[in-house]
Amino acid sequence: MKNSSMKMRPENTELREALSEAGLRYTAQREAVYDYLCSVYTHPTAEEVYHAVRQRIPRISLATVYKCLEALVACGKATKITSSSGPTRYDPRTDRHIHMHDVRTGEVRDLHVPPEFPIHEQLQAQLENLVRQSGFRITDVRIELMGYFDGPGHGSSSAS
Amino acid sequence: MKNSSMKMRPENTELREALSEAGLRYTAQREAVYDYLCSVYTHPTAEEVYHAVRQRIPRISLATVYKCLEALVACGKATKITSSSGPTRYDPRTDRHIHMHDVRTGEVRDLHVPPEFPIHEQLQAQLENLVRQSGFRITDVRIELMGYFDGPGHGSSSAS
DNA sequence: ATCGATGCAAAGCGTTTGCAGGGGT
DNA sequence: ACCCCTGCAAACGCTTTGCATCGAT
Repeated sequence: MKNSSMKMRPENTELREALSEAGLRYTAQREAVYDYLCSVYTHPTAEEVYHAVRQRIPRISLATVYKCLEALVACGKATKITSSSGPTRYDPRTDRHIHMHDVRTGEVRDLHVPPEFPIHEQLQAQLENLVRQSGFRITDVRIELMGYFDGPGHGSSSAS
Repeated sequence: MKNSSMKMRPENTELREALSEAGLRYTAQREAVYDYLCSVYTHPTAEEVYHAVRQRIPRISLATVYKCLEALVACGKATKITSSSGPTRYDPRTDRHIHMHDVRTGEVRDLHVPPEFPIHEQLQAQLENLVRQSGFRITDVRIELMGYFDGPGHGSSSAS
């Protein structure tokens, strides 16, 4: 969206290796989808990725975008974000972190939490005993914040 | 599913009033959908509600079930549960609580947390300062646990 | 009596699939 | 050379909608 020279990592070797380890191939489409995902702070929908990546690969199809995103999830380079309304969004981060969902726009952003603040670990530790009584084994803890952004430039009305 | 005399509340006056306050009417279909929702600990999908409620109201349609569930959400008597795979599930609880998602089956159950353990409030308090820096106003905090139930009768393999 | 809710069928949306041809290994 | 991936179109599952009739207020 901003400019055309968006290389996120020193190289895309990381992606290449992740795909390879999962038995998947490295293709221009997958690279472009991944690069775009990493280049935006919003967590785009498949449709948004499609429109953006078409500037780099004009002949790419929406189906391929879906398949690429699925491949990224499969090789551990992306995760899905779902909410009660609107299509699935995709996130290039796979570590535990917190999402802020704007309930008005559907927009999702990451909350930056200082590393010395291990919220997910604390929470999981607090809950382990309770869930064990339910015969449940935790593999992931998700924290999602619903609300709205009201800083300058985010609301719908700026002047009164 | 278990037996036919499933009255959850002393009366369904609560539901009647909630619908009324939202400008919605009290109908046999809405009552049946709500009663069924309350009678099961799993959080059923619209399809599951449909099949169950047909025993009480054989002529009900799936579209009406969806509309009833939407009406329950609108009047504050139910919430939606979404996950990255599978259809939306419905929950008759509207207070903050924690869901355990079985990643193998899609099943969702509530985690029982002692009332003297205000997890959501603690968490929200911890996060308020961080989100304010992002220009975000929290209206809801959701905690979802992913994992699997492995108690007797849930796992796939019991003997080694 | 009024106006919203139901039931049916058909459409809608986001996503997945089948297949012939192209590209990565 | 092999087999996976792409691109196209068609199918898919879940959910919503349009409309005539029914029923709650």
